[in-house]
Amino acid sequence: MNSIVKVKDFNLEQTLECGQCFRFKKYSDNHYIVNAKDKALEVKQEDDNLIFYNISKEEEKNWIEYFDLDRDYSEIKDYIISREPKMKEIIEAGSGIRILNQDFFETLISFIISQNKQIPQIKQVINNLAIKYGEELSDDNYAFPTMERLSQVTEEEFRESKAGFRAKYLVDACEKVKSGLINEKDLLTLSNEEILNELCTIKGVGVKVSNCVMLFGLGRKEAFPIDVWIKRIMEEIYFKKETKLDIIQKFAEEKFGSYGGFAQQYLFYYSRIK
DNA sequence: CTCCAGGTCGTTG
DNA sequence: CAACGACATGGA
Repeated sequence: MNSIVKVKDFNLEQTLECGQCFRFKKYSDNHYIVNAKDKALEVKQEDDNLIFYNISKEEEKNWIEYFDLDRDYSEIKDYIISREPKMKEIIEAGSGIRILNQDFFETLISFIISQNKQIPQIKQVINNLAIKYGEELSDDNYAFPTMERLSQVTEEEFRESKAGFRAKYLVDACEKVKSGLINEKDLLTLSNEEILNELCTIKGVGVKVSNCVMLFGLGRKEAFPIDVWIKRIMEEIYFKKETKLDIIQKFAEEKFGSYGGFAQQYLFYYSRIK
């Protein structure tokens, strides 16, 4: 059964293509297969209607949560612009972006892979893993592998999936999650700074990857990951010169506060399309 | 051929 | 503690 949801402040293409997730296929404009929650969901947007194909009423709830559709983004945008008028143009460019509520383990693995790679190649490696170790959901669509399965994958095998030098990092991440040393439930009880410290104990996980995991996989919408794009655009708009990461981080914290993650994603999208 | 990519690590000064 | 090269792989 199909489900139609009224949306505003939402654009499917912007939300999927803004670099926060890697597992989707495009059919045509605003018509996609989204691979998440062990499902391959066909979804299409027509104006302010978002259509989920072949799902139950129960599943509809989960997808609304996944796409963060219950949150009032008008208020978020107004707040950010009131704090920083320069953000108006940037937000308008990606005004339909929403921050997806993604799986913790999947974001951890995905953003370890993301380092020093371009987005199409990140997608490729993740897809290699899904094909090899994930459950087949439908024709040519594979679920993200379970933590149990990935824990059995060797460094050599990760290299065969083209993870390159990140292979040993992936082994370490899986090992720490499998053993319970890194545990989503426990992390959720911690402060952002404490989560950062915990995640950084994983080899190949630094400040940037940790912040991505916090923002996309642990619901910490105030996290503000700073990558080369964010650094560049922040320097261009606010600093007019080379600026150290901790200075930018502090600035973002003071300006955007609990809305840091949203601001970050508008900035990221803007800096990539212009 | 060279250079670089949603970074992080290990080594130098 | 700041700076810098290494790291796999693939595309420009």
